[in-house]
Amino acid sequence: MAISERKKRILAAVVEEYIRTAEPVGSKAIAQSGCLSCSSATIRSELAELVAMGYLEQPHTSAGRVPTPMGYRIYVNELMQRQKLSLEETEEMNRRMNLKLQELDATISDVSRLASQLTDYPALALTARSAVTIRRFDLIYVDANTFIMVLTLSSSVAKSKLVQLPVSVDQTLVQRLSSLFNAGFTGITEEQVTPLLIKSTERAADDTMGLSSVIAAFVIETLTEANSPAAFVSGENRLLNQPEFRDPDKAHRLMSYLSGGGYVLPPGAEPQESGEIRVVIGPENAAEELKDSSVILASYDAGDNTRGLIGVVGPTRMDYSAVAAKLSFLAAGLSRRLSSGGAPPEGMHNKLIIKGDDPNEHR
Amino acid sequence: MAISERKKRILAAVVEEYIRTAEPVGSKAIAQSGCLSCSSATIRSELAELVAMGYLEQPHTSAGRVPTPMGYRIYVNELMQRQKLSLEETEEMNRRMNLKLQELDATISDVSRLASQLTDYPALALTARSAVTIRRFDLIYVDANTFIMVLTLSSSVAKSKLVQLPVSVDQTLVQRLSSLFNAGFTGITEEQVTPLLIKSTERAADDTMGLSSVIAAFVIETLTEANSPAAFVSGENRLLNQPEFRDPDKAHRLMSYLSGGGYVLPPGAEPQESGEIRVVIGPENAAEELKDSSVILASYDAGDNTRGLIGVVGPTRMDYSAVAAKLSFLAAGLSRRLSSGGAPPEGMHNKLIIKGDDPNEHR
DNA sequence: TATTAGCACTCGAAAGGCGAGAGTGCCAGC
DNA sequence: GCTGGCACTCTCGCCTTTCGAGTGCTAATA
Repeated sequence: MAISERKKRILAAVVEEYIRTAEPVGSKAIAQSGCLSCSSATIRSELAELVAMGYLEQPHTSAGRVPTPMGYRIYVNELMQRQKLSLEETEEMNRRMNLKLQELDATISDVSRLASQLTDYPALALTARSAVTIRRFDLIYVDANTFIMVLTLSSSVAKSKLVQLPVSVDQTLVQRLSSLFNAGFTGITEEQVTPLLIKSTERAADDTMGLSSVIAAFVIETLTEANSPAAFVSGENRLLNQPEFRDPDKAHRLMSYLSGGGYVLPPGAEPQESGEIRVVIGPENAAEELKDSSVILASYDAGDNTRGLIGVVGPTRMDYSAVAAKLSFLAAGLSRRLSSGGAPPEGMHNKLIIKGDDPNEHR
Repeated sequence: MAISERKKRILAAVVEEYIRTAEPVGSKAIAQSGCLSCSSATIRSELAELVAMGYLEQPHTSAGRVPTPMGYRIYVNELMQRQKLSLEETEEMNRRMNLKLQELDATISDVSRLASQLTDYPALALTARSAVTIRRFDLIYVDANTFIMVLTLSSSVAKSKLVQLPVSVDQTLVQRLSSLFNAGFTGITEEQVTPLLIKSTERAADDTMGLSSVIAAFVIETLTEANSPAAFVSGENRLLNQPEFRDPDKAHRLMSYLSGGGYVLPPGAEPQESGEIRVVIGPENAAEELKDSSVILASYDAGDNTRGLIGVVGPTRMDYSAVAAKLSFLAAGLSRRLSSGGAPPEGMHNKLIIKGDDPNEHR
């Protein structure tokens, strides 16, 4: 049976009222809300049909109605109207973003913290798997026992390590290694760093001390890290604001799942284009722990052709409209700030595009 | 009035029983526990005196006794016996530490996560303020618009940044800057990086584009970061395991305080020597939010003459003895692994001491 | 035929009452 | 000074009652 226009309006009213109050919604409340011009009795019969169709349910015989996941799905797909952010809200968000991201080098943890603060729900940030390679390789000779490795990645980030040796090496070996690695290890993927390649570099450099394999190990480590999808969750404790998580055990279960950081997207739920918003409702989630929670995801352009994902987790009764609006604003702001073209700033200090290890990272 | 030996034993029994059960402790329970050879009536009169002295209190007239902060204080200072860890426990802890710290480069977040996992309480990790300086300064010329800055710190960590310029520079300027900065900016503290110094370097290098100030900004940023005490909290959600935090509001208050990361030690509570354990009980805490929680702190030697601090947060009714034992084991293990002398490993791979930017850091 | 008003009914949540039990303080006897 | 006994107190859990929101149904109405 198709859903009539009036049923849709009633469904939307139920969802919105339930989101607002977290209490089952009665026919009278809908009639009084004024968006429908019919009596509570009419609404009652419509509600009964919506229950039969599976969009609503009753916690018990004499209670109001509550949306089912199916009901939320219809709401999100068809009924929800994109909420507009007020001027104050956009200003506030811009202010916060600028505060956090002024170094033009947003760590994934910053992004998730920001999303959590702005929405007042727990948030997670994920980076997509990408195909970063080494663009340039340098070894700086410091003294007989020390050198510095510097790897410049194709994502325009520099990574470095100080290596202290228990044995002496001479400067020419370091130089030989530097140019050999720069020739052989740039532009290749992690899988292409084979034992064979390492072995041949070792031989070519006349490296009898196994330095090559140490260096190669750092190369692999760096590539692995740069390419693997990182995840970061923050604001788990904001769950406790929600009445559905007043049960400490329930809250604890979800919070420790989130802290574990093993969030997996259900198939097909990944937003494809930058700026797209996806909503995963209750049982649509892959993880058992999320079966009665919803996740709203947005994707943003993190520069260097990689996309990042921000997600917000809440009860199925979450404010989809408001969160989606905030998230898409946030994603747009991040894309603008992070993609290399953006954010024309003032002053020499800002005109430079600086990317590298963030000294603000805690360690 | 001095506390008699018997009173002490009774107090210890109350504290331990209360820690175990989280229920007010009655006279009968103590009598039956067998550690005292007197009747419940005797114990009752002793309990009444302990209440009068302020070491115990009653939630209501006909309930058992609960330790006051003063009672916990006496217990921690005088009565608690250092708990021995079982062989399995030490092995488990060693295993976990090795797992986490195999790269010999423990980030502060790893340390706090470890402490939280091992104790099953929220944990925080702090690094003490230290006096790191730049040991060596390098600029690598990449192309006319790009160079890499590499800062080697006195703590033997290398930090790097890739700088992309909107204008062209020639290689000789980069070299000049490199040697001038290496001469002028090494070995000095953050405060000594004055505008005057920057200005004179700029002039000496014939730097008309203001590169010097950009570079100096990175130097300051790096020094600030390296020297400022970093804090990291993990496992906040474990609070929910504790019966005293079954009230979601209470739990939420403390969790958001902890997530804020603004933990301040009360004066005098900082453990002075590596390995020392300090306990801060309830109202002794500086922050209002912690007034009915306790913090157990241990200090460890993080290498490079800096000390780190790990703390565990729980209700005042926390298992001081067990946590202190675990924490001191953990601190000892960290000291051993992190101070440069330690951990003789096998194989070339491990013989090298590698310090630098951790590619395992999420960003 | 769709809508509305009226009404009896249902069921959960909140409020009140009650007894059980744990624990106390006190007192008299050893 | 310690102990057993005893009356007293207070909370907790359980049960019952009440209250009210909300329903489904039916008959009247546009």
